[in-house]
Amino acid sequence: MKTRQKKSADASESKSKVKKRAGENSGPTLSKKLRERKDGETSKQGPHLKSAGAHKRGGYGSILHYIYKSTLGQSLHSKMRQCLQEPFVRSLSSYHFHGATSPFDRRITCLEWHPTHPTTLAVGSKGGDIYLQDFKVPTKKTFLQGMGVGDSVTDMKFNKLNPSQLFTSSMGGLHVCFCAQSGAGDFIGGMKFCPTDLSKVYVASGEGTLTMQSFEGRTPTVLSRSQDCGHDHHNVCYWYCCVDVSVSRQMLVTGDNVGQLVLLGLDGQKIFSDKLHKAKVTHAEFNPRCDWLLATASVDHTVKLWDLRNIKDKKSFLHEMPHERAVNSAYFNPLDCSKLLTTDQYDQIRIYSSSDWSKPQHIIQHPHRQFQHLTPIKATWHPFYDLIVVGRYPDDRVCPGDQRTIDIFDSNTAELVCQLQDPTASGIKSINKFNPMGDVIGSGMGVTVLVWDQNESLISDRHKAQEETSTSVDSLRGQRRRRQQRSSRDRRGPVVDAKLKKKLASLEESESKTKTQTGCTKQKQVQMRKK
DNA sequence: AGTGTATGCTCCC
DNA sequence: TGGGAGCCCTACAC
Repeated sequence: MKTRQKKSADASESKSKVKKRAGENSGPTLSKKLRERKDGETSKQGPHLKSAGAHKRGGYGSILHYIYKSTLGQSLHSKMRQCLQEPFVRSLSSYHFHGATSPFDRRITCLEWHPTHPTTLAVGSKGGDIYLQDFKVPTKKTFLQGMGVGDSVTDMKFNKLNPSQLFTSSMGGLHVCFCAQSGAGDFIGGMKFCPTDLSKVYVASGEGTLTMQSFEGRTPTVLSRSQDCGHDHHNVCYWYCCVDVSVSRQMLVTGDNVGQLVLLGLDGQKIFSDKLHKAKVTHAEFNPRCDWLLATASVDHTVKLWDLRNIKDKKSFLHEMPHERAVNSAYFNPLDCSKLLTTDQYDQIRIYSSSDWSKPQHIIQHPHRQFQHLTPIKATWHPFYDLIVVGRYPDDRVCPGDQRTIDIFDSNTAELVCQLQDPTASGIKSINKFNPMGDVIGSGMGVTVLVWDQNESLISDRHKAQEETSTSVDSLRGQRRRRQQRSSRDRRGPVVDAKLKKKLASLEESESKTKTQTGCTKQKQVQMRKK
């Protein structure tokens, strides 16, 4: 089979090959079923989709036409946007791996871009830690230590009073207290920036709390805490797995590991709580445009839509979307909030549209199966184009010969339009999100945060990258030492990919070498650079 | 290079 | 509806 060939192509896979593979995937592997569905939809969707197709030929030319029409007072934003999507997709082929940080000793479980600062992102880890960084300014970083503390050790809160201090000096110092309490999971299940105060985040934690934490050193506020179970080896049997905020509703949603959904006021006051799912609630999200509409995803193989004005019990859902497997996420598209993107735990990415919630508009076959020791893979939207990003976990049963790429699909056609890959970042990228500007992708790969964009940063910013990496490795060492003391089973070290380290080291040695690095990156850099 | 370890999910009783 | 055996098969430290 062609498998072999593809595997050997790995590092130096040429751009044409990438493109070809994109074609392959959207073609034969996606099966006739899909294409038939696509055709059906086109007619259903009418002019909207057709125009997207028509502009493929028009390309840039038609943009001027729409700008002109727009100046005449016609509202044509969506068409203009579609025109711009095509050049954007083309520009994606020149995206490459920009830099990496490994701030944690446990794998990354969630990633959130800062809503207004396009180069700042926050990541949460399996160990309960949160790290805020500006990838352009490596010195701008804040580390929030995972609580891992029970009620009795309230003193530990001082840790958070000065996060920057904590990051540099407290790593080796505060170890003792953590051991006893740190249960198996104080992991960050979900995280959301507080829309009214971007220095804060709402955090759902595996230790059973929903908190509001501050990057400016204020004491975290516990908004909700699950019951202490009093068992020997852990503190809680129930913990929150996700969060979302609605400013207009003045409400938070969270769901727990057994299917309970909780609605809270912003002050933590409980508004509603009931077991709405039969198993873990993996995701809960308010529709930003229609604030009474709530989507929940669950390990019970369903995604459900709820009307918050009329939510009573598990039977009061508006719509149920059964899936073949457990579901990791259900995201409304940020642009008009009329679509829902779901990712299951095996090989389906679905796109539902508000015009008919009863069946998906598209089912994209895509390997991303569940594995116990991997952060669940979730497909996410581009902030304003009809595109989605998702990490691939190759599976020969689904699609033989795959690489561990980051895939970008057109959500209207279900076509794979681009794949990102770099030999120095060889792991599975479970989490991938575009920043709010839509021009950078942040990824979580094991313990490492990766950033992908068009800048030649491993070259021009290599010192920064180097500094960033070594800084985090150092801090991680301190952290690791501390953790080793606190628990022998909770040891894990933060390390960037060995190849990446080597690469950074060699960059340090010789400046002149810069343009000849790694196949994939280089080949992508050859591509034109817009902007 | 080889081993150990890490709070997922499913299925069956 | 709860508990536990069995299985999914990565990424890290030592």
